[in-house]
Amino acid sequence: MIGHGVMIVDDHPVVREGYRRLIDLQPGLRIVAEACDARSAYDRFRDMRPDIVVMDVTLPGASGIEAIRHIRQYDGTARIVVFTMHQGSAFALKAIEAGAAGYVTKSSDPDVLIDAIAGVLAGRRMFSPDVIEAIARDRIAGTGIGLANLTARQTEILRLIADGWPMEDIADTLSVSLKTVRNNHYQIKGILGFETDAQLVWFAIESGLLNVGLRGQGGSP
Amino acid sequence: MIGHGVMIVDDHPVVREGYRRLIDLQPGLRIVAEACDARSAYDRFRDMRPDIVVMDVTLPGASGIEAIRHIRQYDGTARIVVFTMHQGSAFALKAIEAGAAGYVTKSSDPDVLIDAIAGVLAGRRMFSPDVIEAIARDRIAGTGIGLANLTARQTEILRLIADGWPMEDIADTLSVSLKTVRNNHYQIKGILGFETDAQLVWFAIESGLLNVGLRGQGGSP
DNA sequence: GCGAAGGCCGGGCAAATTGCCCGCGACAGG
DNA sequence: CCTGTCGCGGGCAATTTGCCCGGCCTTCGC
Repeated sequence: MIGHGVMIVDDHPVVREGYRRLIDLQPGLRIVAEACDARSAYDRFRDMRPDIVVMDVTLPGASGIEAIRHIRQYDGTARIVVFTMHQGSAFALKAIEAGAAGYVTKSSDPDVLIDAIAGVLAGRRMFSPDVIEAIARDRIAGTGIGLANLTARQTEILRLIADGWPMEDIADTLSVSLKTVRNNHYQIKGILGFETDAQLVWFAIESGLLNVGLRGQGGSP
Repeated sequence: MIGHGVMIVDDHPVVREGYRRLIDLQPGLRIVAEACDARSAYDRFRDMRPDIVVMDVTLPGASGIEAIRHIRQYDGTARIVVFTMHQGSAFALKAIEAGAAGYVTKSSDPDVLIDAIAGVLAGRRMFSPDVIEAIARDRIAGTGIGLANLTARQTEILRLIADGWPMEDIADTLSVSLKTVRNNHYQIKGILGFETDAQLVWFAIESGLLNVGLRGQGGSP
């Protein structure tokens, strides 16, 4: 076997060197393309047609989730392994839903990534143990914690709250009474089982409602 | 010259491979130690006495800033280069204040890191251009928003709040009155110029106080 | 040695927000 | 037609916040 072509996508050069070290030296694998953001990931995928893509999902600009969706839309058979530092289940579920065939956290042992690549190339779906556990735990603990339990309106309001907007501004932009927003705020916390606003922010981040690094309005850019 | 011993500290194995690829193959440098958290970083430093330490500052458990301080306390001549993904100025200032001699972001070109290492070994202080720019920009724009404006206590409390802990629990774990925590909370918002807790969370994330994907306690009890 | 400055801790109190429960109209499905 | 759910918002007590205050320390400079 000549070997499978791997494309790596990560915005940190040094991390790409890490992939290279692990993957390129692996018999049967060779790196044929690199990309540092969602846009170029898609472009390079079309150019190089790698057998498998290993990518981080937190990229500058469009989210990696978008990139997955985009690539899968172009080629429904594309095999993509997500390799990221996020170990929340929500992120993994988003990635899977977008079409990722594997999901490995960066805190995993390097072998886990290699295994996942091999498994996915063999047609299986591969997830690192910590992700499996996170998903299972959430599902068990779950009275069903998740975005799915919120109505559209609640989701919208959650996003605005988590983005840092004061209640009054939210009421304003949605053209509803302040009271309504407050009631929603209260109910959202109840449904999700949270106590503080900070928890809401984390939930919004982990569920992909908001992404780190690119927000509506921020303090320091 | 036989070459300088380098210690690398990062919690992601693959990233450590990236360092290795870059540093170990560099003539005049060789990696003599590795660590994956603040505690072992300190221990290994004492054991191996590397000429220079290259470390990420977002580590599980104690912050990397603590590790820097700790190492510098043990050996005031220790040369430490911070190599991290956080490009906010506030975090860089904290690291510098703690005794780091260099600060390079992971989005920099790999050469920048090598240059920084060489420069620091030569006794200079080295900061990557984007950090310099961020610091300068914040200083100019500066009402002075930044971690640097918070006292240790305030920073600590900010971290707990942003992590999602209810005030009462914070007061409890810090063994201070609830009133004190509330006052701090209020003052922090004033100093940073924020209105909502959600903004505090984002600030904490952007300044590297907290990182996405690995938090103190989860949402689901 | 001493005063100034600033961090940390908390009291107090009015004003604002929240927790919680209520009802209303609209709209979907049985 | 009746029931369930959603979006909307009133009301009110209880809690939390905004804001100002003073008391201890430690550090620093004179």
